[in-house]
Amino acid sequence: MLQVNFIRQNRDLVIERLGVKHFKDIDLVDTIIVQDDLRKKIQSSNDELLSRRNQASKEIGALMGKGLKEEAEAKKGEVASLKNQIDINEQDLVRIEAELKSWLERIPNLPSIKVPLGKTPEDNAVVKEAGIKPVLPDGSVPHWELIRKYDLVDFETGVKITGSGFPLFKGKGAKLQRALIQYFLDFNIAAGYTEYLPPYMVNEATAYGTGQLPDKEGQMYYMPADNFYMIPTAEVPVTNIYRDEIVKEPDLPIKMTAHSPCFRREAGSFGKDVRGLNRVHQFDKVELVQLVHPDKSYAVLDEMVEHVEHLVQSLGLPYRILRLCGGDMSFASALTYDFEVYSAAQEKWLEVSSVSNFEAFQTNRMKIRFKDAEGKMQLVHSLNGSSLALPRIMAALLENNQSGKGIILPEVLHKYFGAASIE
RNA sequence: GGAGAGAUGGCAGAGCGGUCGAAUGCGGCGGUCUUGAAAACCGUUGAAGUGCAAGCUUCCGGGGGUUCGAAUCCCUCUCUCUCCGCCA
Repeated sequence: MLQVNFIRQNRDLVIERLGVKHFKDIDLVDTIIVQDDLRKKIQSSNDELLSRRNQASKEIGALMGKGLKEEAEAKKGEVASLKNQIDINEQDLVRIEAELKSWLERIPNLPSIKVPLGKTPEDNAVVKEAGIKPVLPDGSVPHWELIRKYDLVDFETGVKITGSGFPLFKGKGAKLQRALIQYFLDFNIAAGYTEYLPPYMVNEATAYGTGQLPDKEGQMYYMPADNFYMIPTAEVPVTNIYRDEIVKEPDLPIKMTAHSPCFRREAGSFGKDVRGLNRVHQFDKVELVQLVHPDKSYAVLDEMVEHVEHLVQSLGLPYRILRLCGGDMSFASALTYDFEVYSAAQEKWLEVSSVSNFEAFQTNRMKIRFKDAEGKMQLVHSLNGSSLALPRIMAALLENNQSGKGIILPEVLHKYFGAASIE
């Protein structure tokens, strides 16, 4: 959520930047400013009345103390008439503030100046492409066939137990998942991130904090009996660890990592894109979250991109890094880099990570602040990134490394997997 | 699931319906002392809105009520803790 004062002071810039995100309801910006003016006006006139009421009440107390009953009664009448106006003002204020908030919540974060113009994924800027696309041997097949061949995932039984999109990992498939999780976590911990293992269900306030609510509740699984949501990513519980907290400036940056399953309803996707592990309702992911000083967030974004890049490189997968265009970015992000790995048998790029700077958009909702050197309260900036999403990494590893002698695993996984290949 | 207790500032913990944004302790910050540190002592130390500022207003888990006036009384919701039951 943007701050009203920021919108007020930067009206033209806000409108221009929202255009980059193809935000339709531009009039909302001025509506918000007008509403905030109204809020201030009523607020200050009401404060005036409250002040008079408080004063009169004190006087009544004093009169009563002296036993001057009649004068006290006269004062009471005075207060009663103030009260009427106060009641009206307060009802107005409640309404006005609620409207203001709901409008503010509809304004997406402003895209950074580095965001490319454009509407669709085709407009994303490829900032880097690296690694060598493997030349696959004859008879190479996509990962869903390799999965069957080596008995790594039992999709049919997943359907039987739960439904489509809930893969049942099995044998070496399950072990490879575990190996990847371990490896990713260790890699992140070595870079100074603190490991967390968060709850997989969150309450409303938490889902609101990272921007899943309101509006995106349809993307999450919901447990009505307890009013909990299944997390779509560890970002949600982990970023909320510091909700409503004032952190100490020297404690920044706060670097956190967590593995969790992720649950996504992803309504309405069918067809070849959802074959195998490309798109599922439940998958595992290791996530990075940082809370940083506002002056540092773009340097930290670069650092996180580099960190994820090293991780992808260490797996020997061909990859590319995209800077998302205004139309393809998420609501809350100011700048996002996506990582895609090339899955050679499908001949497709698969998104395996998304690294974003949210600036103060999330922390304004969550009120995560610090007191700066001058003693002024400031919002910290939040960032997050995947490192990495598991099923698609597995798909690419299987497809790219298939050979007559089985799936040859990258070196870094050997000690975690306990073998150099899947045969 | 049953029974009880509680929710106050960074933490701990007081708080007759008015003088309470809130005692006290710890912690934090500044200072005195010291070669330096510790100890001791002195001072200071919540957030939000509004305003150039002085100031004014709001906030003692959330919501509602009583009252001229509520941290304090009433209702309600949520959460936490303790005991019992059940359970990985």
